[in-house]
Amino acid sequence: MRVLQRHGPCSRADITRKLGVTAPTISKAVSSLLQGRLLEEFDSKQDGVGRPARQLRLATETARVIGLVIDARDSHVVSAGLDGQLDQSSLRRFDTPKTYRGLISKVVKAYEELTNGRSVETLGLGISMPGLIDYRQQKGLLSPNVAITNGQSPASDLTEKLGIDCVMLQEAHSLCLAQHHYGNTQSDPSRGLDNFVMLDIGAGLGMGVMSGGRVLTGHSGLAGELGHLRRITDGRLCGCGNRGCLETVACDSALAWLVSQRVGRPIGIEEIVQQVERGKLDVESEIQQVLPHLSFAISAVISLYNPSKIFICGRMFDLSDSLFDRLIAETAAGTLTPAFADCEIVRANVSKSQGAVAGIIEYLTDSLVPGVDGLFASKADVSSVPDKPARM
Amino acid sequence: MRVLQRHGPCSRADITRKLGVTAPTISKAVSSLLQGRLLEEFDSKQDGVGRPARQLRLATETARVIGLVIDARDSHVVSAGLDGQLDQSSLRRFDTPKTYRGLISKVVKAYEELTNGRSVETLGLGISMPGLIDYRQQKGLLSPNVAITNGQSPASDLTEKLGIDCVMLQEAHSLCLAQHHYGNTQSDPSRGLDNFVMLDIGAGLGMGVMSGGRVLTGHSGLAGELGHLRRITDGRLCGCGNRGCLETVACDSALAWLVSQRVGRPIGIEEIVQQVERGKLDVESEIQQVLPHLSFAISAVISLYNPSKIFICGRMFDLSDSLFDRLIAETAAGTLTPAFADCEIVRANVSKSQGAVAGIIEYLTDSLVPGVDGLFASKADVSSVPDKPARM
DNA sequence: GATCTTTGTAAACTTTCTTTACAAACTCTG
DNA sequence: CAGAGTTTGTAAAGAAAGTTTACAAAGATC
Repeated sequence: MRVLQRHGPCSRADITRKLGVTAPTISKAVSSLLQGRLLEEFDSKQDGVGRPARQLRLATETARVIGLVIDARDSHVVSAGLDGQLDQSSLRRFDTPKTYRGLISKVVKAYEELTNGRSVETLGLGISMPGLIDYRQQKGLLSPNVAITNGQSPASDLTEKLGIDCVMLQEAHSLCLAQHHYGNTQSDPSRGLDNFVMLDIGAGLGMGVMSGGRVLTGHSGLAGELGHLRRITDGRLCGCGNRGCLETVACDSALAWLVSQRVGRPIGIEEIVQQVERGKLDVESEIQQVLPHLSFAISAVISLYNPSKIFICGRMFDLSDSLFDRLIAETAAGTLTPAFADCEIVRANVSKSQGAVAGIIEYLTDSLVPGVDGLFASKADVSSVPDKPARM
Repeated sequence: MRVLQRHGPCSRADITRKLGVTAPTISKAVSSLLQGRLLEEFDSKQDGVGRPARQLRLATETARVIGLVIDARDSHVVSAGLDGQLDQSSLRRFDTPKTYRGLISKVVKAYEELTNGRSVETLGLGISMPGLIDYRQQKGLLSPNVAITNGQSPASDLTEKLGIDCVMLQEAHSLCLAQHHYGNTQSDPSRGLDNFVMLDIGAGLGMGVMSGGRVLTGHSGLAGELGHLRRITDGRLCGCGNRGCLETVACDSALAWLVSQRVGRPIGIEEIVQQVERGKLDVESEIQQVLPHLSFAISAVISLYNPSKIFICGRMFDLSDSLFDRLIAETAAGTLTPAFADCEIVRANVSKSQGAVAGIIEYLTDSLVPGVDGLFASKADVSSVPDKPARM
């Protein structure tokens, strides 16, 4: 599965070469995965000497998964193959309901729309949502922007209603997984990177950390809350209840807030980008306020996680071509040199939908391997094994 | 091995119960470990019905390891059993030499002193040293306080000279490992904790992060450099070359520096503690300067790593009984609530020597398991396996 | 001293992967 | 266009590692 995820469709013989295990073993594993509808065979006439290979790929015709993205304003549901390829025609977008029950029933309805017509099996649903999520209890804890999920567990509720596996991911973590699996172009070596950081500087300052091939979750899944580092003494009130969090000064919304203050009316980042593109607005002074904070954030990330790459999601870089380079230059100046030299900083190009889908696929794949429990596998632990009756 | 590390000496039958694998399997594994001098048998008359068990423990009579701690002023070498128990009588302390060659030859001499007399086998040597260490290249990168190791690899050099396995660890990482293996008292449940952070606020602000049972290293081993977050605009010059790093304002030395400024002469933390104990000095005003920065540091750690426990090493808490509690109270006020509630903050009680020893033992133990490579095992990676010739 | 309980090991069986062997399916070439 | 050459995929036998079963060893209990 991992080989196919990373290298795309290939034959049994290709997997044998990549993995270093022998052909009969692969053959048996593949046949059970074919039976489990996780893989499918297809023909492709590619010339070459010898017997032509039967190509294998992650199931897209015989099985699918669904991604659910919950956001402040609207949410959406989209179907995808196990290769993570989204089917844009299946996209169902709706305003995020005002109640949790409303949300669940909306999702159930959308799910039925997507699946009823089709005969393919749906294997699971991945959920990307903002805020703090307790992974141990699988429960939303605190989400300033989507308060209806606080204390709720959409994953378990949907598992019950839909009868399929559902997993819940913090949105930045989901982006992180998406980058890991589907990042950049087919040939980009960054796919499968083991130490990188995903920064989402959109509505807030979200971060996902891939460290040693695993998403960093911490004890309960609350790790990576870069946005809630205290930055400004007695600054603006943050959704978390404290004041002056980095999130209040170093993201798209922080920029938008500053601009709103000046123009005297609420204005979103989208509108700002459009106005600036048309030359109707100049936000240089606000950028100069936000940039140092953003640079601090990146600098902190480099010192703390020593990633080989940082991916940044943010609309504000569409304001000017040079903005991204300015940010990097400013970061370089105040960052631990060896760690900065180790790190490449680029813009991200994955979506939360891909993340939600990547989450459920990762879950399904992990659950194939006995001993690896849960979405973000943790090292097998001696003390976690309860005393078993002796067998002698 | 892991069971013995975590639960202390026990019989084969005990391991069978703890691990859930059957007795013959354990029996075979143990006999090969006995042969490899990693375990040893001993008798202990504990009554109870049935045949008495032959107790097993990590080798201390038949094999030993050595820990080397390199510090700014002095360094030391100490011998220990594979259970991590240090032999204080074997401690050899010396001033850290002014040259790298001097250091190596000092260590070689001390090693020979420790081993020549004894007949037991020495299995390896662990090194704890400050500064930035590149784990991929196994090389010291930048150590403001022990500049002689910059660009050098004591681990490979000592491996060559001594003919035994040597590993190099950043000192905070070593403390982290020590806490993991030997933390607190025998019965303390924190031993074997999987998500915790070790903060060393002594000479600098060092941090080791245990996440999911592994030490967080990042891409090259430079992760966890909390001390080099920029904190003060145009602050004091830090050893890393930048200005106003957190390390310059939030550790024992920062406090000592502030006091030195006031009293008009250089004064170290040791002397300060002594003077304060005797009532000859009052450093409340300096504490008030340092505390908010320290509180920021802990707050950041909680938000970023979501540990279940934070261990703090620092001499300054000996200044007053209430200082530690004040720090925690101040931290509580400005930290993400759910993550703070998740986290217990305590003082550490492990030493760098234990860390160095824990490092080499971890290395030796890991190298028993095929497929796990290196000190801080990273997830097996598909793409890291080079294409092998097909075997069909 | 016979019985009971627990420990540790030997022998046979099971599972899983590997090695070996071979049939299938295509290209290449004389 | 038939045979040689290549590569693919699977079947069958062999090796490694664990499990089940059986049993001897060593002491406590009655």
